[in-house]
Amino acid sequence: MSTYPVDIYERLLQAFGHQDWWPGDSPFEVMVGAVLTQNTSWKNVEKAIDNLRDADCLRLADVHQLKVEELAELIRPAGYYRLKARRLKNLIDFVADRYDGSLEAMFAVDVSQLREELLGINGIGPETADSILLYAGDLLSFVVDNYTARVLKRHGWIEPEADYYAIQDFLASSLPDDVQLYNEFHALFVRVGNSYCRKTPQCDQCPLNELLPESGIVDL
DNA sequence: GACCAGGCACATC
DNA sequence: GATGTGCATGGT
Repeated sequence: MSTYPVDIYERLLQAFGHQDWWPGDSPFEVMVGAVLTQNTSWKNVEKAIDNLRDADCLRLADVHQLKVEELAELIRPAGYYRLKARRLKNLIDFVADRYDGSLEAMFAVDVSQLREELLGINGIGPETADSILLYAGDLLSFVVDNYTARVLKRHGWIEPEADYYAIQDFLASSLPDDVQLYNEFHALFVRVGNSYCRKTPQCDQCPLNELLPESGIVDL
């Protein structure tokens, strides 16, 4: 296979330009968004974050004060709102207890250690942990989401059975250790996923066409 | 009205 | 270890 991740990256960047991710004004807001967007469109997450902003609850200490039921009502537009209220609480309690509420202190910890700690929180899985590390903490951790998997599998660049870590390894092992590149690349996967590589693919206009092997598109 | 969206935990076999 | 299911709102 002659197509390497860096080729995909360059093609997407050329086609779509810089995505300027993550949409969020502070590391805390980014972290909240990472939980709220689990299996949920960003539009709905924005409504929930707007509610939090209107309620002056976009700082860790403020949300820490809220009862889980109050938090749930504020984030209701994001869906799974009772579940996500608990998950957010779990995350915030962790930062409060272990790092005295300081995200700065938390993100100063070794990446792989912090990643394990985050994964120990109920409600924080691989993608949410990596999103927090990369987009809130500026730490080197590649975010793999459904779009990433779909794009790579559909083009036959990875095997259909590849799990989260297989995909992460495939990308990270051939890319430079560059936080900004990781940031941009994941955003570009989401961009091409939203525009072309949907569940029912619309390949005719897709900028990744030119990178296709002769075999073409794999049915998923 | 069906289908989908920037997952994760838990039950069951 | 693999597979199935609950969680929920809002846009197309």
